Amino acid sequence: MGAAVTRPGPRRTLSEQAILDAALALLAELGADRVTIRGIANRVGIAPNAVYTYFPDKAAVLHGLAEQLLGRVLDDRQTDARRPWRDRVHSLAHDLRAELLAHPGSVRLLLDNDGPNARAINATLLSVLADAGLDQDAAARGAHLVNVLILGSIATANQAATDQFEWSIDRLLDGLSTYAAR
Amino acid sequence: MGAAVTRPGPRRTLSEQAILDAALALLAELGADRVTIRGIANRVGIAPNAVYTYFPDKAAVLHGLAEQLLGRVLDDRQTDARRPWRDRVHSLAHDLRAELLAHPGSVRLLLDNDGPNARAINATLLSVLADAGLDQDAAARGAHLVNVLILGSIATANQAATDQFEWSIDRLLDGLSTYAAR
DNA sequence: ACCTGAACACCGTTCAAGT
DNA sequence: ACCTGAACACCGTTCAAGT
Repeated sequence: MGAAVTRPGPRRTLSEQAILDAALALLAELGADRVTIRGIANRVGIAPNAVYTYFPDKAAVLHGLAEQLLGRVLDDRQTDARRPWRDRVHSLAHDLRAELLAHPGSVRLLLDNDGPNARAINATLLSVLADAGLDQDAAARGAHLVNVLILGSIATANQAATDQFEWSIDRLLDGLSTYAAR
Repeated sequence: MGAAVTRPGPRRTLSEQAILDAALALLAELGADRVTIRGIANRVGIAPNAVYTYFPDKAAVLHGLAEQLLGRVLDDRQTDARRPWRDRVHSLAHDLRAELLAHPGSVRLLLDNDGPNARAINATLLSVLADAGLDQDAAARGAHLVNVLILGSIATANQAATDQFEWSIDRLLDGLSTYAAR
């Protein structure tokens, strides 16, 4: 009975995306601190160090994972310029919040992320705030502020307090409106 | 030459505070993810598992560490009711920000903290916002919102952008003022 | 109660080798 | 290029034992 040892060598069944899918599944099922290189490798059926064939290190995997999450957020409801600007911010905030709440601990994955999807969301916010009457500089500061509020609210929320969240967004938008009308 | 082995037994030279002092030193020198049980133990000169004589687990050490940080923030400039309420919020925000920037990665230590010092800061914010004309419910939501903004701003700041920070605080306070005057 | 050494069950990452 | 096994340098935590 020759041992059925899995021998080294290419399998061609895996891809960068397969790694990220496994990482996303671990994130949804177990939370951010259980997204490990070894856990991902185990889930896709390779040795832990084989992950380094696809990504240079764990930080790169987490960066890709953050981009996966952000890619699910943007849609017509935020980009349609005919809708009222406050509605568009509320829609973006709601969708981002829903995505983050579905993935425990995912907030910190987004904090240092600056990939294409992060930029797309920021660009959308910039155009919304321009519609609100803010100049370029104020729109940039305002977009950052909205991001901070969304990420911070979820990170510090003891319970899933939707009311508090909506109220906070409205106070912030009032502050930006006041600035636009200065 | 009898081996100078350190034998087990009480030393009576250590305390809970000595552990926290070591943790704070590691935090300031190396950042939050280098605050380890083994690193603390090494710094105070005991075996890693001896730390568990003083704290039940690492989470308890980090909780104590967060309280240490918060204990340095509050002073007269925030609690003096004769000062304008906006100045008092700016002062609190500035001090908290300075404390967090001096300790890399410390923001996440505060996110799930709810000790005496955290409550004291929240109580101060509540009374400031009451002075601003907010009712009890709005003051509670507003205090949470200010906390979120401070912690979030520091967590997401790419550079040490003091201007952006001050601007954000002012937009937020404008929003709260608008609500108070409704 | 306070401490030690040894161990357990994990990490991320590197290295040498096989296909 | 893609993969394996073994190893290295870490973690937090538990257990049995010594004072």
